[in-house]
Amino acid sequence: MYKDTVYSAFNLLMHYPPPSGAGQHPQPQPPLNKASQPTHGVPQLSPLYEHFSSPHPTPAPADMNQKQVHRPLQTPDLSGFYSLTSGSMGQLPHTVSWFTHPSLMLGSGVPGHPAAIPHPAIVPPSGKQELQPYDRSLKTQAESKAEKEAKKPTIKKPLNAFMLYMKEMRAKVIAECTLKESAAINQILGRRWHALSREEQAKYYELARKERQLHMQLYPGWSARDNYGKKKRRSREKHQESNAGGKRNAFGTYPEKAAAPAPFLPMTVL
DNA sequence: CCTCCTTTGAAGATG
DNA sequence: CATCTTCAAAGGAGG
Repeated sequence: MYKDTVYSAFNLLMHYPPPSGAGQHPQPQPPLNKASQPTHGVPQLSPLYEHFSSPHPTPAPADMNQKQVHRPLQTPDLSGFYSLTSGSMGQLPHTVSWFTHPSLMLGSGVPGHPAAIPHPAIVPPSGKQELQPYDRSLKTQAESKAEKEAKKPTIKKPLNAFMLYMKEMRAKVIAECTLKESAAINQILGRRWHALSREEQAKYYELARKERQLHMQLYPGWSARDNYGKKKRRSREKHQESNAGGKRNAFGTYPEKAAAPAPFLPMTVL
């Protein structure tokens, strides 16, 4: 019943003329202080993504219009870390939304801070945050070497505006649809991001700007170069036209085949 | 276990 | 200087 409704709505969308780029969406260029436009400003959309480009962009979430609410960004998995009093960050600009950004939470990266709670942004090179480097009692030479590296935990990049937005909205989107795959969720989030008004996006750009500032204060010597190339590098010809590889996309479909079954998505999600 | 997928934006690398 | 690449998050999927 409900499913049928949604599916017919989906079919309706399928036959809608594509919005052809921005359409009547708010301008894709939000940036307040953006120095330069991203070179990949017009991402290639997967067919499904295209189909979901509804002419009725998702209305901005209600709670974002009430700006006086200013609820902290929701990071469910990290909520425990955020129960700090602002006093513990006294020397830092407390206007900064440090609670949104793992690397802004106290931990081993904060010089002289007594708290020992390791925060998610500072992870041992293994990538496992739960790992306690000092569990073992005996140290071989190789181990001391590894320990050395463990003592030099990876400091992650500060989150940009969109990442902050994703962190806040992901749970909401997951709750509204049956999907859990991040790749699919991220497509929706990207769609929603573009549907946001300038003011709504500005909130996140400002947040990101402050977090970068705070990140600089916390880790003065840090550079994005530190993590550059640390992850597995992806194949060279990715972002451009890559689809030639015949790889599945987030919906488990194959982009160039285009006849993939539609995922079940409530329209409210998009 | 590791990498990909997918998104945007920031920043490093490259030509 | 313009362009390209990588990495931030996230979790299912596939090798």
